[in-house]
Amino acid sequence: MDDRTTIPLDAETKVTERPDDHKTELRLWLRLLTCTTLIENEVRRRLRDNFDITLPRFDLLAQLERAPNGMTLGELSQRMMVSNGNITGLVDRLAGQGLILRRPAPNDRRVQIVSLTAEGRRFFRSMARENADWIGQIFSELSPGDISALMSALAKTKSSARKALDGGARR
Amino acid sequence: MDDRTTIPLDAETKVTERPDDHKTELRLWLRLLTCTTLIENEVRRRLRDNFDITLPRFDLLAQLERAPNGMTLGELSQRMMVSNGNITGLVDRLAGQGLILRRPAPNDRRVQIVSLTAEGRRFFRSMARENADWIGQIFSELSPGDISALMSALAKTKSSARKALDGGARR
DNA sequence: CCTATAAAGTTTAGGCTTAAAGTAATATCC
DNA sequence: GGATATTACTTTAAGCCTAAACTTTATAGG
Repeated sequence: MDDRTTIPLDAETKVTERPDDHKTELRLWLRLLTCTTLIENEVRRRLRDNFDITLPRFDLLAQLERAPNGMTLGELSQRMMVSNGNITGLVDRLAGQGLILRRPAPNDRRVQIVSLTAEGRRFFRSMARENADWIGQIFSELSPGDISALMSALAKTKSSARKALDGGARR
Repeated sequence: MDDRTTIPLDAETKVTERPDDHKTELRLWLRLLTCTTLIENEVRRRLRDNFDITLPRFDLLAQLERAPNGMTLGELSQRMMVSNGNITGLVDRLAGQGLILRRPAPNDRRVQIVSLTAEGRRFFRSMARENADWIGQIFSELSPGDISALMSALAKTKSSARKALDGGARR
């Protein structure tokens, strides 16, 4: 399964590790990514098969469901961690489906406010219920202790990552 | 921050929770996804700014670096958890850049084998070194104990998810 | 006021990604 | 050996996503 022993080694490709090769962190990152992708692909597939909708659209509806007064495109962009231009297209398509409504803000003519239509809310709720069941299945072998351990470890990771982002990059 | 109390409730939208609403699992999934996306976006940005390359291309090169004899497109597709058609395009572009080589398999004329060129290997290694440093930074506030806890929790999650996938869906 | 700057969205060009349909080669079964 | 099925990969159409350039509107400073 591991090809390491078959790699021919010469003087240049040294086996001796660098003092800080961050090997465990790399393995952790890989595992985190694999795990997330695995689940994400499955959620995507079920949304498509059962509701004929994409994950980004579902996510956008989920954001709106928690904002009774609607949200601006900019807020959506921030919360969903995607670009402004991306939101423009998503909102276009969802509005075309009649699931959301887009209206200008009263005070600022640059701003657009989007909110769920009655149909959008109904549709989202039926999806959300099934989605919760799928997620429950996927995590079903984790004990409550496992879950809370994972929660706090991820919280720590998030804060560590944010600190590295703010400090390390020129922003 | 939580708008729950402002939503008007009638007899139909009950507040009393369903016996199995999987609320904690949902929160866990959300946190997992947020955390991964945060890191992934940062890695993407740094790869672009520093090496003018995309994450999918970097990932493909990483797969090839571990396979001294090259890999078939099908193997790449499986390992990277993306579709076949996706790999076709990625390989086209990377071959166009001169970073990988694509040759027909000797025994089976359906099969294409791709492998790193010397330039591809050199380029990948220089990127990989910096990438490891970034990942190290990002996880730098986690203790060794945190890391191993996260590793094992993710392993458990992965196995739980796989079981739910194989069983729950018709596959 | 009026100019400069910033902010909210949109557009554009290009890459990533998928599902589904298609092509060519191989394997299987009688 | 010839029909059938499977496998490996490619193509196509459509959606997702980004960075960068752009338009329109609002805000600040003089």
